Formats: sequence, C-alpha cells, structure tokens
Amino acid sequence: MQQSIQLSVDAVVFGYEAGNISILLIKRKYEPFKDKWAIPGGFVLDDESLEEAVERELKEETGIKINYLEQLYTFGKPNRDPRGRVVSIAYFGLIRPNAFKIYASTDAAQVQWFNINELPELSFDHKEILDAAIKRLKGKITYEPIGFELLDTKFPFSDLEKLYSTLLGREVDRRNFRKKIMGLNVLDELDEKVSKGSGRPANLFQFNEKRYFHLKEEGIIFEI
Amino acid sequence: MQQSIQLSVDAVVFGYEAGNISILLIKRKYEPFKDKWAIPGGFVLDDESLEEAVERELKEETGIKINYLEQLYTFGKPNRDPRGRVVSIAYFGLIRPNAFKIYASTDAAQVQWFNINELPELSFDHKEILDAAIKRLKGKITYEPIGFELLDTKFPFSDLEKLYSTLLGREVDRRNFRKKIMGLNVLDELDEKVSKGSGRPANLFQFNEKRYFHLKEEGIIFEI
DNA sequence: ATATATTAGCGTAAAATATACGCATAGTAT
DNA sequence: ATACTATGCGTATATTTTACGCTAATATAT
Repeated sequence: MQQSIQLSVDAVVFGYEAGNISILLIKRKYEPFKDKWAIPGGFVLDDESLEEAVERELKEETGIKINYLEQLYTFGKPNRDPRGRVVSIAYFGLIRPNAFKIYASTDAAQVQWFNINELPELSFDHKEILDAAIKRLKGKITYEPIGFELLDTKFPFSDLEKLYSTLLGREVDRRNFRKKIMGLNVLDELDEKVSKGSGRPANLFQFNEKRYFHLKEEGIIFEI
Repeated sequence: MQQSIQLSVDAVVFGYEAGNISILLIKRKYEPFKDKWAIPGGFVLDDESLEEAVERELKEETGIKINYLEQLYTFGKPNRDPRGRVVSIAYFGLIRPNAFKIYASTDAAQVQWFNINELPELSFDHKEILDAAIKRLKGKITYEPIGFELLDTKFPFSDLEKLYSTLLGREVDRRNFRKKIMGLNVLDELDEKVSKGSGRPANLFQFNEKRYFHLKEEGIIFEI
C-alpha cells in the first residue's frame, strides 16, 4: 500500500455586516496560483485533527479565530491541484467581520473581505467549494436558527430581519417574521434601547445561547 | 512538506425490505480487527476519484454495485486507526438488498446484512460513522423524497408507507400520508394490481424518475 | 353460501399555522 | 408644531395539517 495523496483543509468564512454578506479570501504568495485569490487553508499535519488544522491555518493566514466551523464537503478529484493529488476537506465558518482584525502572514500575501456579489477569480477549484458553501448557508436558514455568530451580542430586531432578507434574497414581512422568531423563544429582550437616525428607538435583543444551540441541535423547520 | 497520512473511503449501505432496515457489513480478513465486523471500505488509489474508490471497494468487498451514493462526512481524528494516521471519507448508500447477490472477496472474509437493531460490535470508529449515517438517513426524509432506491420498481402504496413509518419509528396516518405524497406528483399510478394475502388488492405505483430527482434537487420540506 | 376479517382508497370537518395588512407609538428632522 | 420614519402589536383571512368516518374489494372462517 503506497499512496501519495496529500491532505489539506480549506475554510469558507462568511461575514455579515449591515446588510452585506462577505467572504474572507487570501492572495496567494507562492506558486501555483501566485498572486491569485483563494480560500484560506493548507496542509494537515500528521498529529493534528482536521478541525485543529483549519483553525491553525485560519489563524496563520488571516489572523482570525473562529468559533463556529462546520465541515462542508470533501473535494477529491484527481486533478484539482497542479502540484499532484491533493484531497481537501472544506469547512464553513461564520463570523462578524469586525470581531477580529485580519492580517496576512505565512502563505498569504494579503487578506481581504469580499462582498459575495463582487468576488474575484479564484484559484484551484475554489469557486466550486465556495458555491457549495453558499448553497449550504442559504439552505441552513430554513432548518436552523442562524445569526448568533453573525450579529453583535446585542442587536435591534431589525438587524436579524435584515440578515434573513439578505440571505433569502427577498423581502420578509416584518411583523410576521417577528412573530415567528419570537415564537421560537431564542431571543431575550433587554431593557436597553438604541436609536440610529430617525424613527422610533428599538429595543435590543440577544440570543439565548442555551435555547439557540438546543434548536440548532434539534433542527427546526421554519419557513420564513 | 512531508505528510504521512493515508486516505480511505468507507460506505454505509442501507437496505430496506418488508419493514426492516438493514446495513451491509463485512467481516475483516486481516489485522487490525481481524474477524471483527466493519463497514466496507478501503484505501483510495492515487488516480481515482473518491466516488470511484468507494464504488470499487464496494464491488470488491461485497459484490454490490450501488446507484445512489452520497458523501456523508470525513472522519479524521489522529488515532482512529491503529495502523497510523488514516483519514476516511464516509459515504452513504441506499439499495434493495435483493437487487444484488452479495459475496465476500479481497479484504472481506464474509459479507452480511444486519438488521439495524441487531448490530454487532464494530471495528475502528465505525460505530460513530454508522450513527452519523443513521442520523442522516432519518433526517433526509423530512426534506427530500425517499424510496426510489429502496423499493421495488413497482410497489403498492402501502410499501412506501411502511418504509416511512419504519424510518420515522412511528405510525403515520395512512390517509393523510397518501394525500401528501400524491400531492408531490412523484408517483405514477399503474394499471396493475397486486393481492398479497387478504384484503383488497392494491394498485401498483412507480416513481416518476424525472419528478423524483427534480424534487431531490430542489429540496422539499414536508412533515409527515 | 354467507358472514367476518383485512387491506385499500376517498372524503370532509376541525384545528393549527401562515399570510396580509391596519394602526398606534416614540423618537428624529424641518 | 408638523411631518417623517422605523418600531411594535394586533386581527381577519387563507392555507395547511390533523383527525377520523365511511365504502370497496378481496381472503378466510363458519
């Protein structure tokens, strides 16, 4: 049994801010695809788990430490990497872009958030990986609560509504959406208000972590 | 970059027959775990895709050629295999047990269908893989049509109902279930009847493949 | 031969859920 | 003050789900 296959991990990291979904990309410092944009990632070390590998690579290449990472899919076509046979396990993460300062190091010449609608050309089969991640992200919101990792700790209800309408790519009825979410009992209403610009000041909410992760575990089915 | 990680694929194959869900296992011929039961699988060759690897291993070890295989999850804890670092990409398949004659060869000393409730002890972390597959199978039926790969080409409606109630682990209301499924337009009613034992003879149905795969692709959300 | 049991198949009323949308409220801007 | 804007609550209507009654066609028991 003599195999010569190398194993890597890649991470599609989604950020959300003020109605915009963005993705974290690095500019490659070395060949192949030197100076091209790519999803952060790298080779797995012999003695680390896959999760440790993704977290390490993300930290090394972008400076980000992410809380929520889930396995997306494993890409293994024989010719997906010009250096030889490389199988890559892709992960999927969510974060608030302002939660960490990003900076390039090791294999990355540059790190940058890109709006989901203005993506550059990508290296390897990373476009395919990204598409799978986007599909998953959009699918998730119909059977899981989402937002905890993407919103500030405290937020007005309209932020959550905007997140959903952005992800869904359409308007949602403000009043019905509120009833639906409130019915899930994932939000704790705080005794604080914010006023941004004109209009009635909004109450702040925060996710009830216990209830949130319970719902994520159980899986809910709710159409918006 | 000097990695020494080996890559394998494993396949959890589910069968369904007359109200019973079973899983295809092999008895290992060599160490480690010699004479223990395991999920079929093996090492990926340098020049084959992951799907080709699973299909090849399944054919070699069990004699089965499967039509429906989907990637389940990649297992990569550093010590999951006593031979060294082995990362395994697990797949998930559905088949009618009577569709193929199973026979052992290569690494397998024996092949056998096991009822899902009477499983033997398993090698490696295969119990964990199996549990993930079972969870996925049960989850699938709430957002996808299922049955095409598990039922005969022509079948009475009650077969589909029994499949669902078996997978769900509870009774389903015969009349409402029928309305729901019929509303999906996935079934073509045939001009044939079968009578097995007592009771009114049932009409035979078959899946409308085009519609079936379209629904699988789109994803449906239907609670039974 | 007739009654009885058994599985199949259709329909309808009630309960629950989702949708559409009206209107008062509490602030800012002019 | 008056208009403007985003928030927050409520209610009527439409749709979907759930519960369950009834008839049909065949096998089996008497």
